[in-house]
Amino acid sequence: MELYKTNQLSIYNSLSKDKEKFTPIHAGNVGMYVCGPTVYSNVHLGNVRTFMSFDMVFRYLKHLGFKVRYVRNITDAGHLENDADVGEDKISKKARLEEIEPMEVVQRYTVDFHNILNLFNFLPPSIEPTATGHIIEQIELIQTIIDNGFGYIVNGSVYFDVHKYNETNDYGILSKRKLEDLIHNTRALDGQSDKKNPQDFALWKRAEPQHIMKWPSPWSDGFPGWHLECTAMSTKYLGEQFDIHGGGMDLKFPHHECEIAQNVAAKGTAPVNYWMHANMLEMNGQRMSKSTGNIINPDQLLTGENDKFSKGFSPNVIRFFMMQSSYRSILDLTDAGLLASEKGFNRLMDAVSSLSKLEISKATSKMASETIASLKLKFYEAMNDDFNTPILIAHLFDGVSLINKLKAGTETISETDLNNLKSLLHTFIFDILGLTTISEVNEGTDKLEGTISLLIELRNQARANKDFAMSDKIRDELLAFGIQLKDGKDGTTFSLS
RNA sequence: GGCAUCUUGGCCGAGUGGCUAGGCAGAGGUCUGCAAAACCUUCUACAGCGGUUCGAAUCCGCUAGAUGCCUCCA
Repeated sequence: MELYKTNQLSIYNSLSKDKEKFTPIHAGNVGMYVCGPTVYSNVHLGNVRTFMSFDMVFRYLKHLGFKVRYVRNITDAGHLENDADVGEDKISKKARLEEIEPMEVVQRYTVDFHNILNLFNFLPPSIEPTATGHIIEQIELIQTIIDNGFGYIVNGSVYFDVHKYNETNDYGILSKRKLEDLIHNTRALDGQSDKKNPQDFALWKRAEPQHIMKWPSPWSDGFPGWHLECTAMSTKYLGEQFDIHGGGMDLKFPHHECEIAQNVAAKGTAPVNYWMHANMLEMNGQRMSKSTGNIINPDQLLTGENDKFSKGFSPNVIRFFMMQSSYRSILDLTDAGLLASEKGFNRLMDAVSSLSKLEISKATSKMASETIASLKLKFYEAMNDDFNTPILIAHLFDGVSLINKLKAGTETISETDLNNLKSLLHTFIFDILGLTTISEVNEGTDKLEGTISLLIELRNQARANKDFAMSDKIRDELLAFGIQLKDGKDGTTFSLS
């Protein structure tokens, strides 16, 4: 039987601002759409956090036995640079700067995006559609909105009539804004705009002659407005109504608000049952964002080649760090935080890898068997409660504690129970959290291992002869190279730092 | 200026009315030739003030501070 039948998942719905029991529209199937990146520059770590949150959600939904169609778009038709009419396409601006074709920019940063996500062990989405591949769908959608009376044409551009829409619908239903407040707080610039009202947003923009990314349409040679692609693609692949729509918190308004309005205007229905918003990543107390320049690219953090962190951190450590906080909380990326996570992560992985070396007993001790049963319950309970990965991790460390007791021999475990424990931990650590076993040594492993084994042997001989000057010299100098010897009961092992 | 969200121990970070979160650091211990590593045990909380309640970190109000959105952003 599928796990979702016995596990009632709750999801915090931004729409109701409350946790709700999750029931998909079609039993056993889940449609999930997540707003992907605009590929005009390298993806930064804040982007990675959002997508990682939904990667975890995708993994858990699949684990529960749902058949999930996960759609994450690539925005390769540039958004407007700003809301003024003189806005410029982001992609084409970048292309002009670098003197390359727009699609070359798109290709470069799409590849970069995929490479980064692969480093962090992301599962690929079921469909990864591009905005430029769906121009026809977007044009059709605009026509429907115009036909339904919610779009108007000015100088070859098409705008969404927010005021008209709000007469019969609630513009602000998601972001809890009131149109009148928006009117009062709009920084009205000047009368240059073609728009009837500043709150209106573009569905189609006529391109200036020098604009290089443009397509023919009934209204002008131009390009689609920036909220439109998600509506067009989510409708195409998930239907007019689907289960989950995710994205960064910063997209809630106006982007997601506009998506709802477009869908209602075109199809008469609200598109999404559960809106999920992943919170922002800060770095040293300030939000990571392209516009403020407070950003770090993943490879800079991985290699340690930056002026903000004391060393490089592995993708697993970064993933573990992110999973230690709730996807709905602001997370502050700091050196101290990463160092703490690194130690915790290593402790967890040491315990897991020692599972295969545990001694098997005939019977499982009472304490061990009770712990295993309660761990399983608590793992699911945590994840069923709006994907509470920090609580899950807290309970994983209860598992670590059990493993250490088994290792020490204070508790015993049977082969069957050991296999159960192993598979339980593997499921949650690797399949659901998406962590991987770290291979600390890669190339030249055999040679290095052989060399160190020899040194360990020499050191142990020296120790046996009470030549501590020599044994300490070997130990200390290896440490200086970043090779740490660890004396345990069953001999000496080493790790690379 | 408007609208939201947040403020937990040395640091990070869960938790929504009574029951130990967890990680890191610190302290004590086991192990060790000494260490390191590992493991065991363990201390320090709920921004301030007022209210509701038998009982509040958790609900309400006020004050202070932080952040986000209101313009492209995950």
